[in-house]
Amino acid sequence: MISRPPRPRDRGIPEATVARLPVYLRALQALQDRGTLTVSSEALATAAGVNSAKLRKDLSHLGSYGTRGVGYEVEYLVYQISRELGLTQDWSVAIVGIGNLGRALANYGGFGTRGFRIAALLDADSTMVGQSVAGLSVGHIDSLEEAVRDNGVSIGVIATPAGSAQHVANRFVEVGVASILNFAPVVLNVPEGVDVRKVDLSIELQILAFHAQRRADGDGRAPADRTGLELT
Amino acid sequence: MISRPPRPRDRGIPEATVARLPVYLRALQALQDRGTLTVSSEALATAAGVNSAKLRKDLSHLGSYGTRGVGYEVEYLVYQISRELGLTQDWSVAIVGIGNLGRALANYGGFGTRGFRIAALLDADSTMVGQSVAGLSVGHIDSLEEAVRDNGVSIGVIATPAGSAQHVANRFVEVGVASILNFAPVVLNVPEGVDVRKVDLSIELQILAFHAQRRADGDGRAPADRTGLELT
DNA sequence: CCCACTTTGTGCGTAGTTTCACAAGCGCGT
DNA sequence: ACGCGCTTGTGAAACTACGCACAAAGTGGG
Repeated sequence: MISRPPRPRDRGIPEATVARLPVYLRALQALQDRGTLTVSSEALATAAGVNSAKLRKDLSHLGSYGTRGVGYEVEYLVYQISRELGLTQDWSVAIVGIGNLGRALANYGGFGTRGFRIAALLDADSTMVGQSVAGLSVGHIDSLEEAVRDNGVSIGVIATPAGSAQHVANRFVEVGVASILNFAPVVLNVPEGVDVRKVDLSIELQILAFHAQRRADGDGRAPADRTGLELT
Repeated sequence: MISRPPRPRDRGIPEATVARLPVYLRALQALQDRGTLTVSSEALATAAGVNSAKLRKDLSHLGSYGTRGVGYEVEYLVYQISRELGLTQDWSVAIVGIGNLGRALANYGGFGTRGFRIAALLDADSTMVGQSVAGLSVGHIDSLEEAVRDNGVSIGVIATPAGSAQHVANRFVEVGVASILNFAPVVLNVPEGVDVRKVDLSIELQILAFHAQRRADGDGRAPADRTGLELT
């Protein structure tokens, strides 16, 4: 394992690129459904909402999968991106917290576009346990370890209230789940090597509000505020 | 109030900073609830999950609101960040698409932590119209313009299936809503000046899968795949 | 009043990301 | 076979973000 001469798959795909690959993949699958066989970086970039140079550089990190003068073969590129993202294998997902959001996630078909299988639903509320949601029976959080082991769960989704999220995260880590998607509005503390991604609805709204305010400030129509108190 | 010589509020707050301000704000509010009066950049950074130099640099973009040797006054900093984010005014939000996700959003209390008010729920499905969700009566999508005008809606949330999302976005833009939060798995096309943020559950899962696969590749336990076909 | 200690604000080197612009490669028509 | 036109892949420049490390500025004790 000295060198690695003809290996384009450098193992070092930039994070920013990784975050865009799923977008490209979706655009490609849409093209595939429409029967398109080949696509240029320009066309795909437009469909994905990025500029074509960025798209080409992103794809170049996976290898040289295009044909100059022609473009990319849709099916082949779908396969390559899927493989890079790890979607050629199946991932089992456990959702903890079967409130409104947890239920919405469980029922969200788009998940399993390919590669993801919701394997277990868990909640701490015993009145919830045993209910059927999205065709699965809700289990008690205490059976987490069992559920994870029996189903080979490797991705955990936290859809609990903020107060329980850290606790659930700890449980996930204990039973060996090293990928966590967190919907609770808290910063999770996890050991090195555990990967947490956060989806936070109110943060997104606040970012929108910031830009909206910017826009309004510049315009004539300023919105109510504008106190201007200085309190040095 | 002649010029503005000592105005640190440069108008040029980096996007990366803006995205973190809501996190700081939440950490500060937690401290405030606990009665803390003052906090150091080190402590706040830990609570927010970032490093302290980054925190200080972020805050320095808003102005010089700390005291050397002491730290930041919690209440004052809450106010400053809130103001910067535009949360000292109220924002009205309309949610379109009252499926599982839309309902979850409508019921999500955390939204209105401060500053956001859900003002209208709309759906295209006439069997949905008239139902009461989260204390609001669901209206028909055709009444969007009326709902926006009557409630001063300036932020639109799209929680429809992918197929309808672009259409809804167009309607929002037409009636003057220039901030859109999109949960549908599509790239929206909007005119210049309209701000779209995307929240995409399956993209997040795919990013997790990518890193999980990385981890597994390095480890002894390699997962199934590994075909190694080269097809030059 | 001065000194030791704490903590902010920031200059600066580094790393990562985006964009431009163009050479290299490929297909097709002649 | 050849050349024309199209499209990729990629150096290099420009921009953005990160984090160290330290001077500046404030507190409190003696």
